[in-house]
Amino acid sequence: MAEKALDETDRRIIAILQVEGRLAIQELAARCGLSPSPCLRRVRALEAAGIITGYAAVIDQARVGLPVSVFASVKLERQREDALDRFEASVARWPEVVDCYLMTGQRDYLLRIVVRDIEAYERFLKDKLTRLDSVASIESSFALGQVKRSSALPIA
Amino acid sequence: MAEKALDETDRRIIAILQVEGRLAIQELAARCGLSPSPCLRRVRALEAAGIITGYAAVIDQARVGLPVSVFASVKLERQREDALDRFEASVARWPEVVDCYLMTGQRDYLLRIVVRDIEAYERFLKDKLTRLDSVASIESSFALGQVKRSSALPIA
DNA sequence: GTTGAAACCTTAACATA
DNA sequence: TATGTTAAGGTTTCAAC
Repeated sequence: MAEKALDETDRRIIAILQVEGRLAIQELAARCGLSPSPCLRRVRALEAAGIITGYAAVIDQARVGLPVSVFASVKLERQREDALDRFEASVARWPEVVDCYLMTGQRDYLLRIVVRDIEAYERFLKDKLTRLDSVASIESSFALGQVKRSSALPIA
Repeated sequence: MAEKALDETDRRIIAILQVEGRLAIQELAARCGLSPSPCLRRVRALEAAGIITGYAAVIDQARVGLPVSVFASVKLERQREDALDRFEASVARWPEVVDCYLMTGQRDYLLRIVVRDIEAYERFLKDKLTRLDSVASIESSFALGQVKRSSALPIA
């Protein structure tokens, strides 16, 4: 989790690539006032440092038949000491779970689950989430729509 | 929000590009059992159809000095009819708000706000969110860490 | 879906500050 | 430590089939 010193140019590169991840290095270089070589070297360095962890096509959930996001707030039982690791391993394995955050307040996780419809969510609950015996409680909230999903962190 | 008919190859392309968004078309084509031309045409068609909405470098929040995610559950006042639009417009403008979902149960939004530290969050609350007079209540939950943030929807 | 050719991009070596 | 220039090799793109 170390934080590396980033200069203006690095931040510029990140800001641009967060929004235009497939931009050619030449064009990226031009927009940063660099020639392509140092620009490419910086991008590779950012990748190597684990700051840029990858590149992703951004997909419209609804248009691929997955309009429903469900937020599940999950509380784990206090008794089981290895429960957190096992819970996290399961979550990592389940493709429906798109985001998972460990929250303050002891054993709480917030998940975002992406599914085709409510029925698919019920199946996910029944076949997967409630099967973990470390789970003490689950509270589900349904999203009607995505108002904003930014690929850009507020770097600047 | 129309859903277009996607064949196996389209889904394959999406699945790959969600994880390797900068993959060369040649390589993508090879993995889909296509030659580059039709593969590129399909990618362009997915972009034109609004299924692929863009490409993004995936950034490690913590390593760029933004370790804190806050989930804010916001309830709007019932009286103001134009409140939703104005709220959504504000949210779109604020870079700290990275995700925003409209939730079931009348006037509820769930926001994810990304900041440097708790102080920055307090500043966001004080200077921005609580300034909107349509906001009836805000409940904040803090994330200690990201267990999973997948760039891949469960397409398959 | 295929081929092929032109245009364009990436990248490493080496020079420079 | 950082960038700039060059040139070879690879990739993208599009028209014609």
